[in-house]
Parts: sequence; structure tokens; C-alpha cells
Amino acid sequence: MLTGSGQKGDKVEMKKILEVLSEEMGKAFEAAGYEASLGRVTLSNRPDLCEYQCNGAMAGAKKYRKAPGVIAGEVAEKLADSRVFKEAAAVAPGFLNLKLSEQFLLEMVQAMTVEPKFGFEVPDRPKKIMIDYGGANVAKPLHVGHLRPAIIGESVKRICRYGGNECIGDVHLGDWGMPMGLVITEIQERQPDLVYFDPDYQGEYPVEAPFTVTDLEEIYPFASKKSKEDPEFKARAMEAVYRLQNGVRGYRALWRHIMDVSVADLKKNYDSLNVEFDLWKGESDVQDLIPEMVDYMKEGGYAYISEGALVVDVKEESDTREVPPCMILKSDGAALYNTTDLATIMERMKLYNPDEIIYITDKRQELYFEQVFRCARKTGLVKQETALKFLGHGTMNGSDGKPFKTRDGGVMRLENLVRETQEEMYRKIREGREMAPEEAVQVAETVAVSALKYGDLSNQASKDYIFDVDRFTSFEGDTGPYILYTIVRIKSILNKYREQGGRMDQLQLLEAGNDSEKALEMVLVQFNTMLQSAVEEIAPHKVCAFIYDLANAFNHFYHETKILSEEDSGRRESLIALLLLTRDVLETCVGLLGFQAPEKM
RNA sequence: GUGCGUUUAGCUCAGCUGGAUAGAGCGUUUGGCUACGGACCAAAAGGUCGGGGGUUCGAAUCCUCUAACGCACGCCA
Repeated sequence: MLTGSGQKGDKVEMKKILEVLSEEMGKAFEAAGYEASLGRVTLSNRPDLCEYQCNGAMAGAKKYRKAPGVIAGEVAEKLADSRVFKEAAAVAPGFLNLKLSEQFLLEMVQAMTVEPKFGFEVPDRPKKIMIDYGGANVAKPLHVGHLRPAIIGESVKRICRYGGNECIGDVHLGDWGMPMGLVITEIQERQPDLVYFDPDYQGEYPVEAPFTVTDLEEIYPFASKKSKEDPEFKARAMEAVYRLQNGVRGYRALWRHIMDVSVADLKKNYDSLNVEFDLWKGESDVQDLIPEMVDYMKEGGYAYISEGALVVDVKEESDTREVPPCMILKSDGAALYNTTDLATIMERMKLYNPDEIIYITDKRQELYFEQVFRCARKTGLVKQETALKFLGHGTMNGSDGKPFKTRDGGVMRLENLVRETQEEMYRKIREGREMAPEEAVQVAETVAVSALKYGDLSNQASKDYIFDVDRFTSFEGDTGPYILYTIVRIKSILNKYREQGGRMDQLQLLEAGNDSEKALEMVLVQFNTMLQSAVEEIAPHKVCAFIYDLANAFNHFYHETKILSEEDSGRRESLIALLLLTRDVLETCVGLLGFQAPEKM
């Protein structure tokens, strides 16, 4: 503990504040002769009347055949000398209006300052969770459609990890199949003399790729278009896929080049968004597993031929709709997306044996994943305890409410979206504050990531949202830059305090000195509850809502309270301790969302 | 056709699993710079929660019917 709390020997357990309050309330209900479960305490929805409330008296009125007001009155009496509640008032028709004791609140806040993770209790046994959130394809540049899975996935990974689990993020590249054949064929078309296409060549292939990313980005769309118009070209591309899959040396070597060049570029792009994958596996990694998996499904009696294709039935009794079978092989015997995904599950179980796999993709794939999950479970590809979860996200739309497009109606590249956001941020920073251009560029990059990510994550993942650069990059309102501004402001005050020779350790927190300080503390102690539900519900938007509340509470407090000019040194140090905690909580949360605050902005 | 989702203030979104007067931001109107970052803060106006019916002491929230829009429904991913 940081200080003597007055409750010696009675360590404040870092449970969630609402649990502590509900427990206290439950005891009061019991003491008054009612069941403890009625004592559920929630945040007040009438902040003008109270800080917390309990509606249990009304819930219990019927059961105990008693007027709710009477029950509430009896319970309130039992709370008269509560250590936790300063005030518990029974109000018609049966509300219990509660105010927290400042002393008790102080203990909660103090505990936050010393406990790891602000007192959030991590599970005894961490789960191993794999998160599949890339969706990137090799040889194709990332476009705006790749933004959401990247942002959401990264945040989910960080939240689950902070929540005490072992998390593995996998980009799961689309690095196999037709696109590869198209690119290889087009390269051959343009440079037929390359050594890769010489079937008699026995030597080592060059280390350097015969093309750049820029070339690739032009070649793929070109070849894709060509294959639609020219059946002969398409046939050759399919032939190339066949050769690649069957291990023709030159094709493999060329494919390796495509991979290297492309992955380096993908990493650069993801890096600009603070998105980091632990694994860069792809469809190609599981190709060798497919034959044995197919055999296994046939031998196990799961798979059968239907309309020429190999399928596994995944219907269930409880279905209210038609659930088509899960297709394992196409009628021409070729593998498809399902095949690869199932083989990937098999591989993941073998290599990592996860307790949970979370897929983050467009919500339109929900039915598809339901089929795959059922198939994996039915055929025993995953153990019974392994959870397969699908987190579907909505689309990012333009101001017209339709999927985001460039001015001329094309698909915007992710790189351009990021750059445009950075440029807008740069303009705003330069017009708002004196800052050297070079520094402003750096800061703009950092703040732009917050604008993009917060703009995305503050919406529920499953819903569509409208992308609006002006709104997202604004320093006002519910935005990433506003949150960062608040953090920077705190840092600025702390720096000044340090420059003035103020000490930073052994700071002793005191009871809240005014309402806004108490309000700030009350938001802070909700951290645990918030994090818990963010982890359980896989809901980054809850973290956003929390830090917005916290930033608002801080700014309000800041406005009402003099800090550095506070004459009482004890009180001043207490305020600094509160600032430090607020900064730490904000920065931690911002980290969970996948961005960070600069020192200045 | 079947199933799923969405519908809350002019716009963009919350709403803690059934509670009091439905909340924010932007925009609009107004007030506040001799404290530590005014890129901030404070206040006002603005809503029959798509519509009907039901359950309940009490519904944006649960049930039911219905409308509009979106999406998915075996060889794409």
C-alpha cells in the first residue's frame, strides 16, 4: 500500500468497484431479512441525485409482498454506519440512492497506484488465444477494406493479452492460388527469358527479385483484367498455379520473390498503423496438409460426394434456416478457401494447441465460418474445449453511406488513406501551434494513427461506420486526438512540476478535495470493470468510451483545480499522484487500442 | 423465398443486459483566457427511441406482428 489507509490489516482487495459495492449492499439486504442478490449496485443514471444506485428493493417487492419503499427504507437503515457509503437514501418508489465515502474511494484509488495492472485480476490459468486478423493478399496492395480487420484485430489482441492471456496474432496471408498464377504468367509474358522459366536450368536462382513492389502492384490488376478477357491467358495462369503447387523449381523461386517483396511492403504498411503480427503464416503453409486432411475426412465417414463435390454435412437440429454443407473439395477436385481454412485449423491445433481461435473478418462471412467451425468440430479437428469465435465487422463507408471509394469511384489504397490522414493532421498541428515542420511531421504521424483507430474502434465492430477525416482528426469531441491532447496536457503539467523541483516518488494521496476530483477518481476506479467486459465481450469500443469519460472527467477537474500553484505541499503532491495515475491509465488504454501519445502536439 | 443485421436529436454515434427527466460529440446560440497547454471549459435549444400490439409496478431494452434499408444463402474469398 502506498499509505496508511486507516484500515490497518484490512487490505483493500482489488475487486471491481461495483462488486465491492454490491457486496456491501447485499449484506445490508441480508441484515434486513432479504436475499443478498437483490443488492446489485449500478452506476447512477441520475448523477444529479446520487453517484450509485440500487434498485433491488423494487425487484424484491413482489417476492416479499411488501412495498418497495418499505424495503428500501429498511435496507438504508442498515447502511447508516457503512464504511463504504457516505449516504444511502431510500427514495420513492423504492430507489436506493448512494454516495460513496471519500475515504473508501481513496483506498480504491490508492490500491490502483500500487497494484500491477491497476489491480485488474488476471485469470489463474491464462488461455492461449490465436487471433486471425490479417486478410492481406500477397502481390496485391492493401486497400481500405483491410483497415478494419487490422485495427480491430490488433486491439483485440492487445486487450486479450493485457487481460492475462497468451495471444498469438496471425496475418494468415492469401499467398496461394490463382493470383500467384496470374502474376507469374504475366511476368513470363513480359520477360520470357528469365532464368526461372528455363526448364533445364539447374543452378541457383538470383537472390534479387526481377521486379519491385511497384511493378507487382501494376502487374496483378493488369493480369487479372487480362484473364477475364483472354481465356488462353487464363488457361496458362491455371497451368502456372498447377506447376507452382507441384513444386516446379523456377516457379517456386519466383513465388519466393513475390512473397519477399510483397511481405516487406505489407510489413511497412502495417507498421505505419502499429499493427504487428506474431506469425506471418499463409495459405501456402498448409497445402501439404490438405491430402491427409481430406483422407481423414473420407475415412472417418464425414465427407461424401454431393453434386460432384466433396462435402461434410453441418446441419443441426436446432437450425431455423437451411445450413448448406461445408465443401471440402470442388467438383474438379481442387481445394478452395474452406479446405485451406480447415487445414489451417488442423495445423494450429498441432503446432499451438490453442484454447481459442478468434477470426476477425467482414461480417458477411459469418455463415461461411459457421460452416467451417461446425465442420472442424464435427470431424474432431479441434478438441471439444477449444472455442472457435467469429468477430464480424461492418464496412467503412463514405459520407454517402456506401463503401468508401476514391473521388473517381475506385478502391482507395490503404497507404493513401493513411497519408491523407497524416497530411490533414499535419495541417491542423501547424495551424494550431508553433512547431518545427520536421517535428510536426513526426507528431502528425502519431496523432493520425489515433484519429484513424479511435474513429474506427469507438464504433461497435459489428456495425458499419462512416469515415470522415475532418471529424476523426478534430481535437474536439469524441476523437483520438482529443484523448491524446489530454494526455499531452497532463505530461506538460508533470514536466513543469519536475522542472520546479517537485518530487515524483513517495507521493501520498489524500481524500478528494472537491467534487470534480472525486468524480475523476470515480471514473478511474471503473477501470477494472470496464476492462473485464472489454475482454469478455471482445469489445474495444468499451475502452474508447471509458477513456473518453476519463478524459472529460480529467479536463473538468483540471479546470476546477489549481495544481502547481496549490500552496499546501501535501495536497499538491496528492494532486500530482492523481495526475500520474490518470496519465498511466490513459496511456495504458490507448496502448490497448493500438496507438500512443506523443510528448508534445 | 429463408435467415441474419440495422433503424435513437439536423448529422455521427452511445445506452452498463428492465428503472427515475433517453445520453455524448459535431453543428447552432451564449458565456468564460492575470493559475498549470483556450487545440480547453461551462450553459442553452434540439428526440412520440421506424410503426402497431403485448408482458411488467416500470420497456429504447423482453415477446409478437409490420415497414424500410443492408447482407448472406455449395463449387469466390
